[in-house]
Amino acid sequence: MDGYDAHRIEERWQRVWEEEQAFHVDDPAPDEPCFYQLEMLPYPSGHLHMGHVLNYTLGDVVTHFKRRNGFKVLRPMGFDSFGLPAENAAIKEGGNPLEITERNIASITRQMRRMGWAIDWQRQVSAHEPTYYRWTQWLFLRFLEHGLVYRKEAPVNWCPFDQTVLANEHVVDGRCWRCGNVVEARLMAQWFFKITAYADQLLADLDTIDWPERTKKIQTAWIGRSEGAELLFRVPELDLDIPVFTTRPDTLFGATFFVVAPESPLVEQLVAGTEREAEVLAYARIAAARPTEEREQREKTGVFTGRHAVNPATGAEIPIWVADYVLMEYGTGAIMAVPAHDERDAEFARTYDLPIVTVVDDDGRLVNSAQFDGLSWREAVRAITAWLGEEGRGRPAINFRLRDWSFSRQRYWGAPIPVVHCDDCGIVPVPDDELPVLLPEVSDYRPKGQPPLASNEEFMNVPCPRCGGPGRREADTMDTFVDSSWYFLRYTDPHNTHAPFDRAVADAWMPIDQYIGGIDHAKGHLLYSRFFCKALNDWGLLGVREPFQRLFHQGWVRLGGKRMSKSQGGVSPDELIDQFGADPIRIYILFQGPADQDIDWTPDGIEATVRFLRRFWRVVGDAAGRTSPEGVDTPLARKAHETIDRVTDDVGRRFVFNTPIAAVMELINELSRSPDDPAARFAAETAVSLLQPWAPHICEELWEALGCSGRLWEAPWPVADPSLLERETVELVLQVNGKVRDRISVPAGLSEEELVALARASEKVRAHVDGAAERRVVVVPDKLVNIVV
RNA sequence: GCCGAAGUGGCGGAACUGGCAGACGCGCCGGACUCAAAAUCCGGUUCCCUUCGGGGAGUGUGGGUUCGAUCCCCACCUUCGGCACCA
Repeated sequence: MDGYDAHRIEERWQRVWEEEQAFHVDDPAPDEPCFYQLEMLPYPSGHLHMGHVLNYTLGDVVTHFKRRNGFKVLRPMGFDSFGLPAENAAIKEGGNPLEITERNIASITRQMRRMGWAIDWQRQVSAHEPTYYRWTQWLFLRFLEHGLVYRKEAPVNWCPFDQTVLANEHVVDGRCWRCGNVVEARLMAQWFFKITAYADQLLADLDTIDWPERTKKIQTAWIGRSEGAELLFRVPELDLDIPVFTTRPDTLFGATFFVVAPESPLVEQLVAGTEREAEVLAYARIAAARPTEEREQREKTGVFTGRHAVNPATGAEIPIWVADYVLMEYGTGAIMAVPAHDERDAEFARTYDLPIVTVVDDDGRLVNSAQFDGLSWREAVRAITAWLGEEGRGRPAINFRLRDWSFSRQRYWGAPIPVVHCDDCGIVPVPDDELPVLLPEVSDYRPKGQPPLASNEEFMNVPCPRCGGPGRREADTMDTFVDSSWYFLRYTDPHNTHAPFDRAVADAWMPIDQYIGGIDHAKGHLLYSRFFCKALNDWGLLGVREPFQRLFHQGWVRLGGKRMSKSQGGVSPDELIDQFGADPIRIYILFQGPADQDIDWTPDGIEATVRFLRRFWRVVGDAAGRTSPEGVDTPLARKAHETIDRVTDDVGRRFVFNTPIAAVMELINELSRSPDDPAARFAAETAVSLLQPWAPHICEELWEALGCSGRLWEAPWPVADPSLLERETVELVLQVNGKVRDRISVPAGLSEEELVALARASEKVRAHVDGAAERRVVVVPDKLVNIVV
C-alpha cells in the first residue's frame, strides 16, 4: 500500500460523490425519520475563512452522523448575496456587483467542494437571483397586507460611510456593524417591520426551544419586557391628559416633577403661545439632534416649560420640564420623575434644585403616601395602580424595549421594495403577478446619500397599479436580513415557481433540527427569522412557530489573538488544502478544543494532524490483510467497543467533537501496539468507520482498501456490544482520609464488605491508618473505598 | 454601572452525574534506526523534596459545605460577551 496521498484520494472521492449525487435528498415520505441540519449561510466574499471551515465542518460531522444513524438529512447551502457585505466586497474589488457576486459564489463554491462537505448542491439558492427575491418581495407584500410593514418618518441610525440607514440591531457601541464609523441620528421616512407586535411571543416562546442560555438571555434583554403601570397626568390649563409608563407606581406620591422628551410632539403643544416658547423649542431642537457620541457623557440638561401637571395621587401641581435624559422611543416619551427613588431623576433634581420627597423607607415600606403608608412597596405597586384605576387614571401596563425593525436601505444591491408611490392612491403594492420587480442595472451604484435607483428614470416611472396614473417606484432596497429571514424555508422547496415554498414540503422538514452559526447574530438574524416564522404560521403558510429547534454557536478562530473573519482575512483554507489536504484541516479545526470555544490558529497543529493521518493510514493498512472472527473478546476488541460507545455518546448526546478524535487516536495507538491481536482488523474497521464524519475522504479510501462492502458514507453507524463494555476487573482506588494511598485491581461487582476487606488488607493503606481507630468507611462500588480515621 | 460566561502543566485541552486531576495532541528531554539528516519507532515529561521506598503541594485568590470539591455555596481578582439614561 502506497503512502497517504491526501490530494489523490480527496479528488477521487469528491468526484464520486458528485457523480453519484451522494448527498442529494428527496422530500421525506410520511413517517420517514428525517433531520434538517443547517449552518448559517455565508456572505459571498471570494474566499472561505477559517471560521467558515469550523462552522461547516461541524455541520458536516452532524450530517454524516445522522445519515449513518438512519435519518434522511437535509443539508443545503446558499449565499447571502444581496446587501451591504456583498456590495461592499464588489466596491472594494471595483466592478459590477452582479458580476463580482457571481464570480465570488463560483469561487467559494469550488472551495466548499474541495473541503468535501456533504451538501445537497441541487438545492442551492442565492438571495440576489430573481427566482429567489421574487419571493422575498412576495413575502413583503403579505406582511404589508397584514399590517406588519409600514412606512414612517422616524429618527433612524444613519451610517455616513456606507450612506445608508441601519437597524438598531446593527449599531454596535454607536458604530456601524460593517464599517465601524460612528452612526448619526437622522429623521427620514423609512420602512419598518412591526416586529414589536410579536414581542410577547418572541419572549415567551424562548421556553419552547433548545438554545444556549446566553443566547436566550441576549434576546430576553433585547426584547426587554417591563411590567408596571400607565398613569395619566392632567394639565388643567390645556385640558390635556398625558400618559406615562412607570415600573414603580408605588412611588407616585414622590413624583415631584414631570419630564417630556425633546423629540416629543407634546413639547410644541405645551409651550405654544407662551413666553417660553422660543427658548424651549430652541432647546428641544438642539437636544434632539445631539450626536450619538455625546450620550456617553450623560450630563443631563433640561428646561422648564412653564406648565404644570397634576400628580394624580397628591393633587399637587408639579412642574413640567423638557430634558434630554428622557427617550422618545421608550414608553410614552414622558415620565413622572421621582428623585427620591430614581438615580437619574435625583441627578436632575440636584442640578435644577427640584424638590425631593422620600416615599419608601429603608425597610421597603411606604411613607408620606397617605392611606398607603406602611404597605410594602410590592403591595403598593398593586394597590396604587388599582386605586388609580377606579378613577380611570391608571391601569397595569407592560412595556417592551424592542423597537420595530427598520429594513429599508438607501443602497443599490438589494431586493427592490415592490410598491409604487402614487399622488392619488398613496403607497400601492405591486400586484403578485408582476413580481419580481427586477433590480435594474445602473451605471453608478455607489452610495451617495440618495438611493442609486432614484436616478434611474426608466425604473422609477411606472403607472400606478391601482389608478393607472403616473407613479414612482420605491427607490430603497431591502436589508439583507430580510433575505436571510426565510432562506431556510426556500431550501425545502427551492425550485417552486408558484410559491416561495409548498407548505406540506416545508412542514415535512421544519423546524430545523440543528442550526449552527455565530452568536453575533443573536439579536439580529436569529430574532428576525423567529418573527417571520410566527407571522407565516399565523397566516397559515407554515406549520411551525419556531424555525430553529436546537441552536449551537461555534467559537471564533483567532490568529495572534485576533478573530479571523470575513473582512479580516487571515489564513486561507484554500492554500491549506493545497498544502495539506482537506481531511487534515477538518480534523485540525475540530481537534483544537470544544467547538463552542474560541480557538487559536497555530501552524504546527495542522502538521500534527497530517502526522496522525499518515499513522492512521499505515496502522489501518497493516491490518487490512487480516481477518477478525465475529464477537472475539480481546483487550483490543474491548477497546474498539468502548471507542464506539464514547464517540457515539460524544456526538449524539453531548454534541462535542474534539474528544471523539482523541478516542480514535487512542484506539489507533492500541492497535499499533498490538498488531497481532485477533481483533486487529475489527479495530481498524471500527476506527475508519468512526472517524468518517471528520475525515470522509481518507476513511472512504481505507474502507475500500479493507475490502469492506458498500460505501462508508452509506454504512450504518457501528453499535457497541454491551457485553464487551462491561469490565471483568476494575481498578479500585483506596483512600485514607480522602487521600489516594493505593490502587488495586479487583473483580467487578464485589460487595461492599468484600471491598472494605480488600482495602484493609492493603499494605499502603495499613501504613497510613497506622493502628488508628476507623471513624467511618465510604464505599463507591467498583470504584473507591475511603477509610476515615 | 447592571446582567451573564469563563479561568486546569511550557501550550491547546481532558476529567460527562461530587469519587484516580492532567486523557489525546503540541512542545521539550532521552533512546533506537541512519555515514548523517529528515521521516519513523520506543521511553519520559504538573511542581517541590527524596536516603529512590516514597513524601508534600496543586485546577485564578480567600473562605465554606462534604468522608471526598476542577465540579456545589459565598466573597474577591482577571478575561471575554450582552445592555448602556429603557423610567
